Amino acid sequence: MEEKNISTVYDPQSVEKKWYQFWEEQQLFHAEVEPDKKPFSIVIPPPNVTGQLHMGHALDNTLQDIQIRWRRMQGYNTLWMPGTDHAGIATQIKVEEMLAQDGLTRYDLGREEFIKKVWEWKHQYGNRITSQLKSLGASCDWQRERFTMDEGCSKAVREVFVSLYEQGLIYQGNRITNWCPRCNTALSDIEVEHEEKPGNLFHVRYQVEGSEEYVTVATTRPETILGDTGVAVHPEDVRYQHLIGKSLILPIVGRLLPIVGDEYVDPSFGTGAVKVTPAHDPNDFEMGLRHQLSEIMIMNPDGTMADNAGKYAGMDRYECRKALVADLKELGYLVKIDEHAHAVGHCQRCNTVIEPMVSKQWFVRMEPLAKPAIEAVTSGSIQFVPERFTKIYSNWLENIRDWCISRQIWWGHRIPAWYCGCGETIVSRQDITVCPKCGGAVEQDPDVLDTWFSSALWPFSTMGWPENTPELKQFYPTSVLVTGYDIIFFWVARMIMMGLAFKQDIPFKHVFIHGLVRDSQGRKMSKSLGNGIDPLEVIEKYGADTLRFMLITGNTPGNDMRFYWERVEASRNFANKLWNASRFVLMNLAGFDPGYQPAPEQYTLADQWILSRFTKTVSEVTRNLERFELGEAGRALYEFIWNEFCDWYIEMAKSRLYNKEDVASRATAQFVLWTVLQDTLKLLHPFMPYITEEIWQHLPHEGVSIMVSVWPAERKSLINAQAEQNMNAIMEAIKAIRNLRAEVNVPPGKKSEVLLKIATPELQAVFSENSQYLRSLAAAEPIVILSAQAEKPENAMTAVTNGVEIYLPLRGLIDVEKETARLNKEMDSLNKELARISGKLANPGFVAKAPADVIEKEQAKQREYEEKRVAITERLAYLASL
RNA sequence: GGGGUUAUAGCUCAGUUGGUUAGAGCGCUUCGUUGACAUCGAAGAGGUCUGCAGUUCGAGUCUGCCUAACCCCACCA
Repeated sequence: MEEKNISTVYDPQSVEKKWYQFWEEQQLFHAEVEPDKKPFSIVIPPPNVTGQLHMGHALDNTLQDIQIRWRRMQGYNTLWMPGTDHAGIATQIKVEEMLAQDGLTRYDLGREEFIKKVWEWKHQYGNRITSQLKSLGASCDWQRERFTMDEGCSKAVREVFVSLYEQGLIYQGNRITNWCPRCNTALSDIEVEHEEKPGNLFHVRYQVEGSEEYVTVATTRPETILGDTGVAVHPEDVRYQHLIGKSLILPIVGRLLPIVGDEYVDPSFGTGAVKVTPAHDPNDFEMGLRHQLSEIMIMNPDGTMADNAGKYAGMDRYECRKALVADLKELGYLVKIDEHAHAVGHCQRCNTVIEPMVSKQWFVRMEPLAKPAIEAVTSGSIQFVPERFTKIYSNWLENIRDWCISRQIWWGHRIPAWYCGCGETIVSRQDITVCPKCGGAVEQDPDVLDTWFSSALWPFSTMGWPENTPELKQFYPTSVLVTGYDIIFFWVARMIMMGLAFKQDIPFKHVFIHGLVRDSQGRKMSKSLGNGIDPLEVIEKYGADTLRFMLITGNTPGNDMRFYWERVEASRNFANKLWNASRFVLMNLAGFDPGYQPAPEQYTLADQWILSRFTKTVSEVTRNLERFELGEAGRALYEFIWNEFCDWYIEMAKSRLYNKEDVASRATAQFVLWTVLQDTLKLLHPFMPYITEEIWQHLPHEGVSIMVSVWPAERKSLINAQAEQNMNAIMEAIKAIRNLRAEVNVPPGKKSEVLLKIATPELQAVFSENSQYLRSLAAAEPIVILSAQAEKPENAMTAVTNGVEIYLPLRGLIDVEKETARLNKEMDSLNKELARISGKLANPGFVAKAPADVIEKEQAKQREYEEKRVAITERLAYLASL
């Protein structure tokens, strides 16, 4: 910072790039394994390679960077492992969209060519998100950057898959799964989003074979009638009991459907009779198994009707629904159509309505993995912050179902299973070409793994597992995982399961959960609403520091927050305030010797006060960082910097700085300004890395960067309760004088006489020694200090603070009416307070049970207020006598 | 059907081992270009902390219930 011609407005544009580059060049982000040092490590939640930085990333990574920078300054060997996720379906969709512009599909290219295209795409655009993270200020160890499909991660994936298979925890089976007709792939249960939508309940009657009797069933998806292979009723339902064992004739199709009794059926819902379509409904699938009903697939993977659908074959599923209902109606089978709201599953990626379908897929048996994962959290080895997420997590794991991990897409980790014509299936760590059993040619399973399979291994795959690397030794388990509550199931739970299964240890000690950043109306930011705010736009206009500070203040762990430009501006103003305070210090550091150490007696009251306040701020910031209350830590810094350092200390230091005669006093003021500013910058650095570096670099100091300076220690010896109390008395008096002056419209520049009637000699001394502050900050001139016994001045405005009566004499007559009203108002609130306190002190229970210091505090307050009341009462009497 | 979160000043939010005259930012009112800052300074107005009950000497803070909003989970056709 140049001392001259420096802008009064902080310009982030001109400094941010410079310092990020500097940090990278100095390799300050890089962590080497140093077994003797205490580790602190975080693995980044890998953003999708296709991704663009959004507010959620900005928040998530700010929270991580704050902890990383703080721990680094505390001397930990600090690793922030960065990387990106290959994001199977999302990326594939992106590249397919690109192909579609040329009128091509992935099938036109073929698998190999397509994958090549995706890699090309990755190389071209995959760095976008990481460069955006850099502009946020993220101090990741970029030399270690990983990708879920790089060689090492792929090796880990292969090892885990084969190992789980060998343990019998991965199996292949024909099961009913969620199928997305648009993505043309199976999905896991949690990739399906349920949305309650108004729909219809169609009642259709089926004739009993060889009888005129009918049974009416209800369905929300009439097209599945074509796949019915049975009808179920409750075994004890007297309405239908006699029919169990008989058959119904399926309308239009004519197929005979056995009537079975099954406890699953709720007799009180609908008609009490349920059509069973084992191939297209998960419950029906189970019932089908119990009663050996056949599975008839009537739909194709793309959502059109299959050949089994007879005359409806080839129709789209909804077209078929319409046509079939029309036919049923015409033929007299349709009984009625009710309105019926029900939850419809949608594909998380493309929002297409999911079809439950039977297909051959790979699954992970979850129960054996889930048990230890629950234990790790309930035992406290892993702690969620906030704690309430523990319950959400455990509930999910307790009811977990097997995880469908195969996807019928091309971009991802290909399943390491090979099939031979001889019927052999080989799951192998190495790629194979021939069958070990018959020597015949084998073909690899065409499917790839769910993206979250590789993400689950991220904490150890990025550190070189399955090798036993020094990185794993030092940095695993990681210290904390920072993420949003929306991916606890997708990612957090699975990492814990895999960590315990393959590293025999938890992947992280804390899970720090944050909420969503919403728009100013509380809506989710989304592309379709167009209400998203681009963090890069904020960074461009206001700087990364401002964005970071805005994101972490005014929001508490685990809760959502709203984005307001007004709040961005408030943060910007704070940065600017700091900038100008620093400019002031630098402008007044001329001639200062950083080696200067003031003798203790040279410290003024203001010096002692600010050093004491600063020390408490160190404790507060550190304590809150430890508790993951980053917002509270930020707030403490904001208040210290603005309300104490700027509003008071700098103002009080001015007279000493401008007086070049008193060399020692000036040097002491410089020393205190310098040391407090420098250490405050350190405390603020994790939150606002750029501006603090920029300012720090202009201050005299040792070391290359504030980034690797030492976190301020809590120097308890600097805490000075007496100085704080005395300083408070001075500040109270200043505020009271300003108030009186404002009350009677004394022009700001005009000096006015002030008389202070002070109760004790000690306090009298404090005020006479520090009267210059009243002069400079309250324009009090002259100041007359009166003893407790002195006569009260006449014709003056009155205020009473703790132990001090303040009189502002007026040249003309005071406005008796106005002044009386003002003092009466003051008296009212005083009386109310006193009533409350004396009520409390008169309460035997309070005196008997409250802790001594609380009682003392109340008593002191009572004395203080009583004194005030006496002074004001006297004043009111005087006013009345006029 | 289960589970959770939130309810504090006009707006957005802090307030974490129960004891302050309940705070901040923005907005509002009145002043203010004195050598850091108008992205600023000074003074001020504004709250029965959703409601009810309980525990306690003492509740914004703990417990229960009510109301309202939001969210997650769940295979009722």
